[in-house]
Amino acid sequence: MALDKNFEAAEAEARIYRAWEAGKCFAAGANAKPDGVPFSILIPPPNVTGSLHMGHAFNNTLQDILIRWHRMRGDDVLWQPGTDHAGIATQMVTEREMALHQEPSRTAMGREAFVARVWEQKHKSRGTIIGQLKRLGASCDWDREAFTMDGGFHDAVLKSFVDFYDRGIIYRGKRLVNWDPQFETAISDLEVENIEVQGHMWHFKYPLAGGETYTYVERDEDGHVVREEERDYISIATTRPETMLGDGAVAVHPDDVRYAPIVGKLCEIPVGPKENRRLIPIITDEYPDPDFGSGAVKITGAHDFNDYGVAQRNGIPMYILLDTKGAMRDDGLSYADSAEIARAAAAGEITAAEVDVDAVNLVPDAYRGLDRFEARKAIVADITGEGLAVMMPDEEGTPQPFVEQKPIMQPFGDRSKVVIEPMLTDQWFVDTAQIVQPAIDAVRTGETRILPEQDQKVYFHWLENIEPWTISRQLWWGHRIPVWYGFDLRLQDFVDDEGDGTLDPTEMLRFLTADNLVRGTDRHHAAMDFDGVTGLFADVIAALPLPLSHAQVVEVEDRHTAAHAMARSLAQYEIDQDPTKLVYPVWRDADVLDTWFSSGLWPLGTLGWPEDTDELKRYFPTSVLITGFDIIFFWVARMMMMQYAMVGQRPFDTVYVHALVRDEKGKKMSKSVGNVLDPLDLIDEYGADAVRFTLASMAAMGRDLRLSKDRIAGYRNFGTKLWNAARFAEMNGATRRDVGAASGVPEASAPVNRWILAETGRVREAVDAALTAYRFNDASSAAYSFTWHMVCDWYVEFAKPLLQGSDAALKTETQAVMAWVIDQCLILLHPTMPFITEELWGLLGDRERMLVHADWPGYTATDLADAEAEAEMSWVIGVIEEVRSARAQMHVAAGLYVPMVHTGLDAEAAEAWARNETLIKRLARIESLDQVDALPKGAVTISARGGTLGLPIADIIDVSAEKARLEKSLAKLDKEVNGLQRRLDNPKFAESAPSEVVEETRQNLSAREGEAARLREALARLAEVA
RNA sequence: GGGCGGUUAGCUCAGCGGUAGAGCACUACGUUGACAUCGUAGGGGUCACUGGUUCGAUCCCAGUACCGCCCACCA
Repeated sequence: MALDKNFEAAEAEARIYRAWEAGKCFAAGANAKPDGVPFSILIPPPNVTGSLHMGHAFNNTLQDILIRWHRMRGDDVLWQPGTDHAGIATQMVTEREMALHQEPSRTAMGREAFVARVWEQKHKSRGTIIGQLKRLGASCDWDREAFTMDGGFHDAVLKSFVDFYDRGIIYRGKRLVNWDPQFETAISDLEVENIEVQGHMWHFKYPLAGGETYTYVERDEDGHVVREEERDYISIATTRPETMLGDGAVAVHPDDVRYAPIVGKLCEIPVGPKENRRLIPIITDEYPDPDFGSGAVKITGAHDFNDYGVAQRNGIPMYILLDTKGAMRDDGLSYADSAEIARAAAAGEITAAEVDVDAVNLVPDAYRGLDRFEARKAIVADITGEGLAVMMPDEEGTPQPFVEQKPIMQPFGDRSKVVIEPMLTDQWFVDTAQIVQPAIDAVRTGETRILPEQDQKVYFHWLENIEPWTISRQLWWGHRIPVWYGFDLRLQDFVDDEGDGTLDPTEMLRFLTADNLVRGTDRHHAAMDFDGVTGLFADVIAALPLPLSHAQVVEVEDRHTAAHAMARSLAQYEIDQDPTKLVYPVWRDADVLDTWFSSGLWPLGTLGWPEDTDELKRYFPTSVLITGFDIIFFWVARMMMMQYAMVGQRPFDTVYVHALVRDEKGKKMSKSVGNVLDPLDLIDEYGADAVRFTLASMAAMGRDLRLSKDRIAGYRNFGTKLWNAARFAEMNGATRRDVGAASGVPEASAPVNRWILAETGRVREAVDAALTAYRFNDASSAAYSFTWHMVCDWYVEFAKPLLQGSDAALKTETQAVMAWVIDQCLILLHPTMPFITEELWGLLGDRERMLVHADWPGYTATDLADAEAEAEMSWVIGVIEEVRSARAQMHVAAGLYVPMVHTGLDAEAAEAWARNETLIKRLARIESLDQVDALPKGAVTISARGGTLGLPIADIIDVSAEKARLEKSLAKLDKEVNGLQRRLDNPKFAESAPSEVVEETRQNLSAREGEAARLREALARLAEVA
């Protein structure tokens, strides 16, 4: 059997992966020794409809390296795979797909049908990313593949939600939240990207009520009056004129003397129907900065986060102006009626809380329905037209409306890329402050370790300043909030006040509780189960007076439908007095949970919680989480908080945070820029091993990596190199594995063989040390340079004469050692390059087990150390390198064998020569070695420990070239000697430096001086020739 | 406005209190019975700048410059 010349990655990878799967090689606990300790990693679940990008490739390569390494070490390994339902992203993808195929729109098909359609989409695309992970070589336990919407996972989500609610950690309320007008849903702070854009700041006059005036005085720092005038207005700066209609007040700083005369007075919002403009109070608050703008701030509580705070503090009413799409509202009450309510609120006739913000609509007819940006233009034009813009003289002195061009930070949705609106809506929140502390403490005490350590700071900073987490989303795809509502009929008359079928009773909330959960017939789907819902309200019904206590619970779409159903049912009862026909309509909360709420439960949920499964007992807490820095807040911090909150345990021992994969110019890869490298394309072109090895070799902690194809090609070449070394071994019968001690390490007597064993021991330890410290780049580079520069460059070359020589015993020994060394390369490289190593493992012998389950070696560098052989081989290598270097510079024909002479070698050098003569002769192209009294004139000098060697080839070389060569070396040496000498001459050095450093420096100096002396002798000899 | 990171060979990056390293690129030579996806030899760096600590600084400290990232409610 002879190996092909190259490894055919495309063909072999698929075949090998199938063999691993067929052998159940990745199953949890596979290859675990009886005493194997658990080692578990949870995959960061990719979006189920996603496809593999470079970040995934990087992330999963690192995980697979650790997993394969631990599996070979005999640990009880679990790599838990799965995908995320990715609420917004998946809903978006599906809708796009539906539009593409001219299917009915989401709203046209209705919620139930749409959710079914998304499931269909999920089933269609799920295989994509899983297949791609397999192509990368990921050795997950695929039989355990999880999905964040699976029944079991859903349980974990429900249990957590209800638990949190019962503990007062989850609450519902009308709050100002970030609203995405594109997806028409609330989003959390983290999903907002603040981007600097060129904005405008307009300055408008808010006239004082009743034409009142005051003296406006402005002073400079020294108190000198720089401006003094009578004004009948207060000047306001705003970047958002369209929100003026919702102003509830104008605020100034309490210390701002400019406005002191008018505090408490009313001013008029300069927009809307002239005959019916709203008056708002001028109030004081600490928020306005007197040095910014005019120092006066309009307060629009419903559309600005700062203003929201001011409004709350001061009881200022808030008015919602925009609809869910970000257009000016066109619903609710008329402007006139709304303005009347607002007037009452401003006058203190009603409190801010009494204003029905959903009904009051302060958008004048002229602007109703306009998009927010259109409305802005129209309002600016109208105010300016009316002469209420603050004017500033331009360069020529002509007054112009004062509009500042200035960069402003504007919030954008991270997925929709549209401008986010602060909106006052009913949402569900997690009061994260209540559960954050254990997550902070865990990292502080080291119970969970975050690597690299600098990322801990980022983690702490965010957690220590954590804000409530908005967890409800107005989407259809996701875990629907397990809450049902019904009317509290105990508190209200069932009168249809409006006569239009709408009731206005207080709603009563009912939650799926832990009790309800077990009450359902099918525990896994209790939340969806109508019987479960009936159960939820059983006590409500029972408590109602006859005949209502006979009512049947029916679940309806929403509150509005429920009101109609209730009214109809009651009307019917008036007619037929039949209590069995009475219904009690209930409706479910329409919102779903933030995707990160469920992925926050990924550790527990994938392991079977809330059931007390074996997996949970064995693999939780998990060993390490490998994830990108970009989701520390989104995911890592929340997992920490949620696992602690639910089970009081850390989810991970270690969190390894990796950086971003960028393009070769250092730019972030993005589809719009078009600089995306698709890992699948790269795998096609170079093979998965090369891609993996590249990523691992660049995975220095804490720094972004720039990926270039050149680098990948280089590591593809490395694979070829390894392949050919193995091919050489196979061609030379170096496949024997029958010579060796019980440890499996072969016995060796030849120095070259003893030496390579020692080197192997060293690299084994280096690789383990690097992986233990998550230094993937160090691990790969250690294995790389050992394989290429130690084994291929030297050992294989040394072995050639031995394998082809006549010493049968030496040949056998070398075959065995080489077979073993190549095996060690395969083993050490397998975690990073699983395919090619597995292929070679199979081709190089009949094995009991595949490489994926081979034993990771346990020998240490000390076990295999051999000072004698190592010193000897370093002499041999030194001589060969010297000869090669001299030959190359003297332009001696590469293939030409030349004689060598020496003037006497010390015992050590003589023995080294004697034992390795054939090796040196072959590698240095030396014909013979003879002792001479003195090196011949013009000989090329070879400096070596323990003697002077020379190549008497004056006739074939250029003497002046040799002179130049020697002088150059000498100059370099002299520089070193000087440096060392200077250091030793400094008395403080000897005093302060550790003795071993001083000693080392002394030895170094004498060695260098010896070399220099030899070179000077050689130069002298050359001078004789010339 | 806060915080963090970076600045080392032409390029991409390791390293780190005690002779500056790798890969790629470059130059010269080479079809040596594993490998031209290769081999051998070689060129190339005042380790951003300025101070400080130290016997000794690319490495530690402070500051400066430039680059990048994260967080942040100045209308």
